Amino acid sequence: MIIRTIDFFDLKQIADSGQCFRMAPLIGQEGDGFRIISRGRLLDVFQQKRTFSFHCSEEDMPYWEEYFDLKTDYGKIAASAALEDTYLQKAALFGSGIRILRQEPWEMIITFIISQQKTIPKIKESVELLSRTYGKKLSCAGHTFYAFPSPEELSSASLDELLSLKLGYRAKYIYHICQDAISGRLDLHSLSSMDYFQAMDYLTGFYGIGRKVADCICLFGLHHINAFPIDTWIQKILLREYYQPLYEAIPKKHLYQKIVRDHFSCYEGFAGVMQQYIFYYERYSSSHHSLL
DNA sequence: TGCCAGGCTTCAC
DNA sequence: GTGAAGCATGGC
Repeated sequence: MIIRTIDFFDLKQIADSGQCFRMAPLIGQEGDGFRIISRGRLLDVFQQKRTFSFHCSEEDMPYWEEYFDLKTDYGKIAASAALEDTYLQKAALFGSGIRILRQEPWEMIITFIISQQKTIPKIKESVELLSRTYGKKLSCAGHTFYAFPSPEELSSASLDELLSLKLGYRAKYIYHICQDAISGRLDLHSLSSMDYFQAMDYLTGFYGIGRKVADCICLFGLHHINAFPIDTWIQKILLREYYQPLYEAIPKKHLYQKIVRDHFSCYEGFAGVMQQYIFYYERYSSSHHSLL
């Protein structure tokens, strides 16, 4: 077990920020604990204020430091919220323990294709079911768990099998992109070497991936933290907090991107972190108690 | 029952 | 190019 003191790092905030669907709370332990599955690894980690206990070996620790992006100064990012933007100030303070995880691109592609028109609890269910059905069964320190299925493993699923997993109209998207991954039309290796704009062009060329899903893949899977996904929650925030009469003339299709340009381009290079702050703050505020 | 959910594709105009 | 309809499934 490895003990570390880390600032601007809060497991529960990250778990509730909607970027990761394989963080499960561990009950009956001291502090906030979570079990995390990533790239075929399992980690139990506990938090008491600024103190963290990572249940892993020394040689595995660099992987998790990278995964949690612990070398980036999120205090500096949270403090960079514009003074006149009182809403963002509140959101950044409230969610200052959020970090942008470095998750596997393939897992993010499938996960965020699934995410469309689903609630976060239902996304978690689908990801877990896909992993149990097609992923490798592994064990670590006496715990068995299922890795997220590789392109090869997931491509063994027929369209009918995917439909039986309650994926609805997303099943054909997943089936299609698995075939693309096997054929080489989707090249995950070259995707990882693209910059943000190249990756957006590339990803939106695939069936079932639009702008919002591509932005989520860029932000959470490729660590292009300038990406600013605009979903229904963000749209609601933008209209309520940042709308100006001059926007009346903007076509609806480009309205939200325009508002983001006007109010968030000053955070060039890390706007996606600001996006996470307001997303988390909005969802927490609207639930008042627990995040579903 | 009707509406919405971390949207996307298709199809009129 | 823009906007609306249709899409699966489940929860409130």
